[in-house]
Amino acid sequence: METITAEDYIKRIYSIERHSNFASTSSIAKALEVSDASANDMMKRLSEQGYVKYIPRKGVQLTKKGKIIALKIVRRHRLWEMFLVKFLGYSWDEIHNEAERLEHVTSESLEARIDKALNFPTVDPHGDPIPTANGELIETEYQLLNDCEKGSAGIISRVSDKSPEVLQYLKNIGLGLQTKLKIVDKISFDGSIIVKANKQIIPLSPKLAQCIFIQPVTA
Amino acid sequence: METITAEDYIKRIYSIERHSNFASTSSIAKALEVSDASANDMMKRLSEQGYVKYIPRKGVQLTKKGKIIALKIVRRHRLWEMFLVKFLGYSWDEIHNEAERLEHVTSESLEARIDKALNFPTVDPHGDPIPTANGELIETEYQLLNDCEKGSAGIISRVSDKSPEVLQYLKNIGLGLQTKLKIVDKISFDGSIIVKANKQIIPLSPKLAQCIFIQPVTA
DNA sequence: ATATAGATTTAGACTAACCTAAAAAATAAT
DNA sequence: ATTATTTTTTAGGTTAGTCTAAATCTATAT
Repeated sequence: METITAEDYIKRIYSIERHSNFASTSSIAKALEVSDASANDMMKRLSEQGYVKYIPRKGVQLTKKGKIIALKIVRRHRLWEMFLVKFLGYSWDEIHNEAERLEHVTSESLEARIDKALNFPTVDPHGDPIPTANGELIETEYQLLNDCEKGSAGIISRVSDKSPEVLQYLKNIGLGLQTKLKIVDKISFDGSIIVKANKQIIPLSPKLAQCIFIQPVTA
Repeated sequence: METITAEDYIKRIYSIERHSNFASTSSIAKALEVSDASANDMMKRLSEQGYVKYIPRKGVQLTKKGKIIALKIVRRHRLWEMFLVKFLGYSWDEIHNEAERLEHVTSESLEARIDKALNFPTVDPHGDPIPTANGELIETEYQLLNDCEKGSAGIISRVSDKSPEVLQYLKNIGLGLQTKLKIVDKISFDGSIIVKANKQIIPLSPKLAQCIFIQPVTA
């Protein structure tokens, strides 16, 4: 049985591994805001318990056992996020921290009931895919808004959930999942992107546009 | 800030105190299934932190600060129980353990939203009163089924949530909150109580009847 | 090739939980 | 009143998690 802390480590290792193959001690430490020494300690513990393969001075990789836990936690996190939005009226910028705690106290039974109550959703309120009950995760590769061409159109299909401020700002300017938009201009000198959505012209900084993923449409 | 463990201790002390003034080390240890030594340790810690008044060789009493925490946790527990029943289709015998974990990871905001979604309930699915947001608890004193007189009638208004088996059994024989019943007989030699409910004659052992609380009605 | 910077690991300590076994105090029984 | 029993406390240990500071290893740059 995993402790809450161990679950958090495993989850972070999973997300680091997705773009860097090995998760280094320091990257884990930084992500979890603990000292390198603490992260190193935990790597030994997780390795003993078979959740990670630990290669000293290199980093760790999740084992099959570790990956199952990671996906379970991610699934519960995203199901909770969806649930908080659909059943309790939360908005997408307020749910991350709540889900961060709830994910660790969710039984199989509760997970299944939430899933059913939501009619088996495939994505969370930020458009992130929800792993299935048997640990499959289907990632759709969307286009970064920055990479969309002038004149093209698309639908907002995923938004980075890294920063609540970004989510709150997008909410305020009326951009959400499924919002249809058209790239009316791209300012070359600063990278800004001007879009048209909800019949409004909205300028977006490159940093903001980097948080938005688009499903292209022809129209 | 309280740890989950400390919250559990505080909650148990609260419930012990309600019928015994002082909570002894051993009663706490037994309730939480830990050794006397562990409970004793925790009493010192909770006392240092101002949650209890610790009188060596006597026991502990919650301070005002401790009582506030206890009622907060009880409130969250009972709100969750209600929520699990109303929104996720759980039955009253399946909710205790889920709520036992959820109660510790519930923010003020989440608590308030659940409360609102349930339209501010005053009792949980077992008929136990839900403390208000500012820590008031209104206990209604019902009559124990065992103490009801032959021929009298009443409504099941509260059921002990101590044992899931009892709750499950009652559910199976069709007895629930708000079920109206009439005491048709009381068997003196073994203390059994024969009731009529839902047009059926149902015999109840004294031990079972002890779990049922009645609001008398004249009819 | 060696010095230096950067990352990683070890050493040693702390806290909150828990435990067992022994000691001390309070209560009950003769 | 003295013994026996029960309850409470202390003493000493364990584990999971955290930390700082020091040591070690790796890689880069001159």
